[in-house]
Amino acid sequence: MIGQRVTRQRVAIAELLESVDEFRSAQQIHQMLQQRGQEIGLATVYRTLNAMVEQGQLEVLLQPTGEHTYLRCEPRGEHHHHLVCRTCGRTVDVAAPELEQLVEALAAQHDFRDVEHSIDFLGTCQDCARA
Amino acid sequence: MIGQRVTRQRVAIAELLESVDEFRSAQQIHQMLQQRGQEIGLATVYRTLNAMVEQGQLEVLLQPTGEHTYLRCEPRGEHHHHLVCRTCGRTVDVAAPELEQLVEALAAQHDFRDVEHSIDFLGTCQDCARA
DNA sequence: TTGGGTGCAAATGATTTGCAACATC
DNA sequence: GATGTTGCAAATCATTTGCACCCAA
Repeated sequence: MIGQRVTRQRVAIAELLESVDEFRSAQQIHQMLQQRGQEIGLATVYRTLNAMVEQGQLEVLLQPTGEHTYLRCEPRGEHHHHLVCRTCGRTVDVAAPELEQLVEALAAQHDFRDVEHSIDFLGTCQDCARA
Repeated sequence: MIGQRVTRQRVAIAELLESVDEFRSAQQIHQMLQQRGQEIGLATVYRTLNAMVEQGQLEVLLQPTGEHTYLRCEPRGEHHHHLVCRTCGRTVDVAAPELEQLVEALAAQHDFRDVEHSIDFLGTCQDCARA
């Protein structure tokens, strides 16, 4: 659960996120909620999104502009990366054990510890390439 | 060259960046310049930094806060990644051909084209781990 | 001379926060 | 009824931009 209390706004945000498969910004999410007739303050959207990230329910992707975008974590919750389409925003999960091993090895080579990485790729998906 | 004209402020910024080995924000760079007695407007720092990035003289790293940080490109200019120390900011260049191949393969597997990636790792360097 | 460059202050945009009103448990 | 939540507006923060003035070429 998000916090302690189940409110109309948290339910609305959680439900909306269930149906979204692309990384979206807080502003976009707020806007989508309004279009669905859900009146929710922007501040509440930010607060809820942050809480969900802290509880591992959402992943964050930083856009080149510095804007934060969010996507629900896959239920399986395994460590993985994303292929994001620069045109339509479609996101594909990618699990690559070799990649993890490589990162480990590189870090060790340079005596770095507790290395984190959040690797995401930006490309053009098949559908958008055709268009 | 940065633009067309060589000004006191551009020289100061370029010289400062020569001596820096960690990713630094525009604000930090501005502050460092002031401490060196260089009076330069913040706006000019931003404008110059952006111009240098566009001309491939600097690399950009987005901090988790969404803040942009800059570091001069290695002269060799080859594609590579960074290991950044979360404590001291020290940055180590890492070239990993295997990593590039892996990325290519993953993208192809999912029919994504023109895939870009900017992979940076955050860890604790040997010196900071000891302290 | 002259157009690019600079500084400053105002404008932007995203995100956070203070606080009183409010709803859930 | 107590405490966590919300909404709104104000406050932050990083970054950009308008514009009059300035300087390198």
